[in-house]
Amino acid sequence: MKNKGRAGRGVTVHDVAKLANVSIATVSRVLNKPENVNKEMSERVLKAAAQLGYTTNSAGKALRLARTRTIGTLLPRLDDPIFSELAHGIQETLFAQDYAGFLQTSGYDNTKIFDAAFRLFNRGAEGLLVFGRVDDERLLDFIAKNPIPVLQVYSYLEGHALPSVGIDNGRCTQKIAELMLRFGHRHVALISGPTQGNDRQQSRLNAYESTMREHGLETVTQVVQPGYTINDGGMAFRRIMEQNPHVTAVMCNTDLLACGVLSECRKLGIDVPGQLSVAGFEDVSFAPLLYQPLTTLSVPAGDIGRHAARAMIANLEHGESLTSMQFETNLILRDSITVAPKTSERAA
Amino acid sequence: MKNKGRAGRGVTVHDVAKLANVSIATVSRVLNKPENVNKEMSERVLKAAAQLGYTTNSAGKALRLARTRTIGTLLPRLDDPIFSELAHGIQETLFAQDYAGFLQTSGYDNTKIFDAAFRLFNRGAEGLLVFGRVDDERLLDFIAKNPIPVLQVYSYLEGHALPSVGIDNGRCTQKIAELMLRFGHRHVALISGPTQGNDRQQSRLNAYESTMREHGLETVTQVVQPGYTINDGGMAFRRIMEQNPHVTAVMCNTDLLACGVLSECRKLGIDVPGQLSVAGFEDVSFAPLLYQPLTTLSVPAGDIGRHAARAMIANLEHGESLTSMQFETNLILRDSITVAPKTSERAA
DNA sequence: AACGGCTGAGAAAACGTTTACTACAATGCA
DNA sequence: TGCATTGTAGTAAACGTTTTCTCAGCCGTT
Repeated sequence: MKNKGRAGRGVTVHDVAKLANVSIATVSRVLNKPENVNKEMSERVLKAAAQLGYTTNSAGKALRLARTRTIGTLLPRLDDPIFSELAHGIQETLFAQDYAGFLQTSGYDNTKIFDAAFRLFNRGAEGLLVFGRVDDERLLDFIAKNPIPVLQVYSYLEGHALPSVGIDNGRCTQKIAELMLRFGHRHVALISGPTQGNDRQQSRLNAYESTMREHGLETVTQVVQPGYTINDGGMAFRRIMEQNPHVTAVMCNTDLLACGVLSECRKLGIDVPGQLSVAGFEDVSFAPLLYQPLTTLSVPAGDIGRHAARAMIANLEHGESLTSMQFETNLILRDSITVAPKTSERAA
Repeated sequence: MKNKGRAGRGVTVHDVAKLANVSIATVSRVLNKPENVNKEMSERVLKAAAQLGYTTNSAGKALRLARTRTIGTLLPRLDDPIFSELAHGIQETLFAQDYAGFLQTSGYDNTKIFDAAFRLFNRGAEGLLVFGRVDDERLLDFIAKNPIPVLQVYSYLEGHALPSVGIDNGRCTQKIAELMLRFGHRHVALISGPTQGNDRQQSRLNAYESTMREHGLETVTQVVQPGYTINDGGMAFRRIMEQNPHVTAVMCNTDLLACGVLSECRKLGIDVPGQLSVAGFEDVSFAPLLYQPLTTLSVPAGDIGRHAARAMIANLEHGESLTSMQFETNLILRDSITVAPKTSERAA
């Protein structure tokens, strides 16, 4: 009847105490507040603990202390540079501060995010870092009812009930769009990933459309379905070429989509940037190495992750409130864009 | 004196029981074994729980059950496609099986790996997935003394005390080397990442050297320091060109290093594959999109991760022992390699 | 009507910690 | 010598669960 769970594993403070001939209180003190205990006794306890291979039981400790030193992170995926760079920044910081980090991927399926968050909470996460905007009603409700700090990361979201740390997606896209316009392009298309439950894609799409409208220009938009893959980008581009052959510039909402466009251009013999200018979003590591080095926008994902983790820990340990913060991005000008070709001016 | 830790948060089974006018045992039963409890009472309890916003306390539960349903993963980094693909496979599987996953990055610094593993263990991880070969003495010792299942992932390691699931790095490199030889290359160089504490790089390096020796050919090896970056690859290649200009083929131990080589070739005006054949290792997503589509070796990292997670869960739940398993890899032939140029034969 | 079995709920113990409180010995001081 | 003070270790309670054991009540059978 003893040792219900994982039998065997079970050397506790009691065992150590017995071997060292002290009380369990002393064992605990030796381990946590050594300054309050006699040196000779301390050594005896330490020796006994080592001999028995004692390791403190996490559940007992967590129960007593009501602390777990654990933070959960929610991401759509992990196998995409932008997520993993952010995650890396988070983990790095947590590790340095003696925290452990849950990482949960829930895909882009919004029905899963609540389950994912709930699970982390249920496993003892003391705070949650959520990628992008929290839209799910159940989750918002849950957060409101439970005193668990939540920070949105990657997107900077003004006016949201929850604090956020990251970039202003709309402003970024506007920067790219204005660059295209400054280069004289008048027929600029956009390829976006699915906007469903993805605030990044939504904001970028909206910013593109409003910028174009502001300048009295037509919009040519392709929203890929269902994925965010290189292939999707290529297919979307092909549709654009079929339906709007006068387009002279293509903006892509991710570098991966831009890869697809470049790859397709190569196949079709379209000269980049001579006939077509292409821009991405993210500045993944290989952007400069593509067939045509890609003009894009660099996002300090690692910095965002580090900052978010630090802020969360400060909140947990010193009650500092979580505040929103906007991160700057940089346009990275490479060879994939240039001035609009003359033919386009004629067409316009 | 009550509510020591995070004040406020603290609706327990007792509160629910009081409101529903039942005992705490009944509350627990309703939540865990609803079939053993009267329907009307069940409803009453559920309503009370919902009204109070009850969520079960993870520490209490873990303490009582001696289970956490949590698995830890140890990786060098996260911001590299090969790691994140693997991690994604693991997380995906854990999520589906109602497990939570710790993810801890410890860099390539071997002194950190013990701390990282120990921390996860101390936070309640029931099993550990460790990337690559476990070399650290302290960690091996710890594993031997504690009944915690550990599985090495990514590398398949024959003869190691711990089970492993992954690829045979040596055999993979041999495949690539033999391909180069079949194409007639006689002066084949290798660019490797740091081998210190990295069994993948070590095995690949060894396999390269032994294959060359077997065929009576010279070896030209560059081990980059300190990193694994694109830049490192380029610099290593430049050194090779300075010291061994007669080399006609370069094998790289990672795709990223190969990127550096390609990029350098472009700068130097070296024709790939006309003057130089280049191969990578990993088949990252953008390998086909580079300036010259890269010949490489595809590693089913996601599959490995999924398999490892499943195996670990099977061990935890049904005591199935962890067994090693080798995964197959595929040579991916793209345009970056071709037959050795004639000039080389003269030189040889 | 008496009895046995069954259903369902409560009481209480246990999981492994940490720590407030208590107790005791040793020391310093008058 | 007597008393206050300090240092150090032990006792016991509490953290929130789950589950065994017990028992009350009910139904059906003889």
